[in-house]
Amino acid sequence: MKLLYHPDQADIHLSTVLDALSDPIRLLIVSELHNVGERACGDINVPVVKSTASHHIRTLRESGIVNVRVQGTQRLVSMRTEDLNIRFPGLLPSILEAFKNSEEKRKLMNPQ
Amino acid sequence: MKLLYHPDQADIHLSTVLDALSDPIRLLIVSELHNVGERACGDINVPVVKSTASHHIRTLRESGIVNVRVQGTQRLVSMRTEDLNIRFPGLLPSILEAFKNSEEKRKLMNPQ
DNA sequence: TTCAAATTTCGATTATAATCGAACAATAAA
DNA sequence: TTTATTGTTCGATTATAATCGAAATTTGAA
Repeated sequence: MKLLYHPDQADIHLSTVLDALSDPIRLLIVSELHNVGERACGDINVPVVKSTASHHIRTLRESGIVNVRVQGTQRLVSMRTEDLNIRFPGLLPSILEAFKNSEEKRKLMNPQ
Repeated sequence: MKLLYHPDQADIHLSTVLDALSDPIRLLIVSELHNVGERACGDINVPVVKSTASHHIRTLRESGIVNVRVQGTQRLVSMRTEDLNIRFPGLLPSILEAFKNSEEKRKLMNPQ
């Protein structure tokens, strides 16, 4: 059983979080997790191969944005909403709202 | 007279803004501009050489975060607060507030 | 027209990151 | 114990970015 690194709430840093959320694919993952709650890695709908998705989920986990727990062969991913709201009040809601109507989202959902 | 590119309000994109603000030096610049209003490039207090500062200011300008106007030999830089608040309500205030007590700020102001 | 001040651009270096496919690892089920 | 499922790691490629010092540019002043 592998143990997965998650930073403590106090070790979640602003620039790291902003960097993690500056990637459209990761914004899409965060948006989906926010809407549906917990999801297995493979059930998150993203337009990249699984190894790339794995990399993005790791980035989100190591920056403190998501929690990952192991259940059988699956990894269940969920937002660390509470920790983020305590650490950076208002940040996540404003980003989620902005992403809803963003060109980033449109482009990812309407592949040419 | 050189003309400086500034994106229209509608062309300011979320991921670009988050990426621009994920750099601690640029967070410091934005924080200072927010506090003091307009500033000449050279009067912005940052722990990097002028060519690097120039690069960061350009990144902020091209992402739509700051406005730069020419006055004599100086370039006066200021926040596009209004445009950002319309485009991404609540985003900038939450980032500025988070930066105030951040480790990023502490490290930049307390050089070892 | 020459000089000084403010800032940008250029070239080089170093580092980091997104992406993919293939191989690997862990677990559950047959 | 073999097999299928789920996800990670590895290696390679390609791209982007932060940084600096030196040279160039722009403008105002002497």
